Amino acid sequence: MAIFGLFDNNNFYASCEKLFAPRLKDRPVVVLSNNDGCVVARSAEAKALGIPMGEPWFKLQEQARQHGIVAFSSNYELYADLSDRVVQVLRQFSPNLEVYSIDESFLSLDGFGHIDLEEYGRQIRERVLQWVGLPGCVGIGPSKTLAKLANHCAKKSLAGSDGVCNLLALSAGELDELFGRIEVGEVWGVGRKIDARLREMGIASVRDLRDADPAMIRTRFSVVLERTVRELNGVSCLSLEEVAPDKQQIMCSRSFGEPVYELDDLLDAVATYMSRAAEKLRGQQGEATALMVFLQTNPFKPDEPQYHPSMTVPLPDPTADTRVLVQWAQRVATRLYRRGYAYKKAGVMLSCIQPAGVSQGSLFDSPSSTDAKAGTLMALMDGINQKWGRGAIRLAAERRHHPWQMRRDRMSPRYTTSWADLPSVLAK
DNA sequence: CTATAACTCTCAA
DNA sequence: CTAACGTTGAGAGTTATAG
Repeated sequence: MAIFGLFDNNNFYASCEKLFAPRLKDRPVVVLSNNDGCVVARSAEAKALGIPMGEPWFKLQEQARQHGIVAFSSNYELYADLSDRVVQVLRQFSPNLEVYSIDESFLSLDGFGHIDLEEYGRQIRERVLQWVGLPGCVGIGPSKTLAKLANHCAKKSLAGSDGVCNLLALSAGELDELFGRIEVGEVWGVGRKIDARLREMGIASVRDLRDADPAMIRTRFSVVLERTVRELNGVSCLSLEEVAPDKQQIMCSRSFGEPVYELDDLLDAVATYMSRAAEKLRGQQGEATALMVFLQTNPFKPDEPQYHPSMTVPLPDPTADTRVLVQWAQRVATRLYRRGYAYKKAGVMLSCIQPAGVSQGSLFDSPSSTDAKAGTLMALMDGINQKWGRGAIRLAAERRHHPWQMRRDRMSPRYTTSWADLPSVLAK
């Protein structure tokens, strides 16, 4: 039988910020989305105050003042670096590990059945806490879905668990009782919509869903939810994916710090986003054969004229050349642009991605060294940017100071990845 | 008509 | 001081279109 462990950090972003601001230890802390828009992470104290996930920060001003809530802009460099450290520690506990997200990893515990898994889970928590400084919980079960659920129990201290929950140790009766108390919406894969539909059918608890007829679930819902039902019954349908497959599409989009009216500024933003997307594309040795550009006005201002155009274009040849991709993206953006709208967001997407170098050469081009030179140039740019920081070398189409740049007024220093940020720390 | 492409919906972190 | 509401990706299912 398969055994999965799921390690999940508690309030990950908020915990990262607290780690470097000990004076905030018992204070409510939230971390905001890009552009300092919405709350995307809350410390335990912030949750206790009833701060909802996803709430726009500007709506919380009053409450924030009252309770002294401290808000941070998201500092992805810091979180990514701490995440890597957590994974390094986790690898000591299992050779087979899937990094599922920035704060979650599945561990294969196949063959660990003879040891005290709960004790093992406690060791994992303690070592991550001691070596990295971040709290987390461990869930253990015979399928990924059950490991997820166990992790939920661990976080909520259900079934007598305290940070670690091993469902394999529970009797059938105990599982019935436990699953009867958990809402069906807590199950991995059951979102808002499916939750509502299940409830209409009288399936309200995890236990109800576990005991539902898989064939019926498949007809009324989908093969995906059928798998979930089987997984809840301890039949592992989702395997550990140790190596992340290459992306099939690569996207880069941002909301603007302030509305943009001029084509020039839009082109500037589109160039910047496409450069990022192209870097990611080269990061997986890929080439794209199609690209999409979209623009958006602010949907939260229904009184203003709305315009959400997008266009996909096929590329004549597969490429990962920033210059080529930016040119196309700007051409498309120019086509989409209409004067008089207040644009709030733009984005680009690369698709039809294939491994570099496999493409059929064009019938009419004589084979040339142009492609090879472009590849060398791009590798050089990537190397320089890796060494000196993103944007150290870039196309002239990406200007330096952007009126549209996203707001990040509350960012903490990049304590672990940037020497340049340290003086501001020492100065305090 | 079928096969494929394009689009929509849902979910997750 | 103002005004202020995320990003990225996958997969399945449905609808539109081409041949």
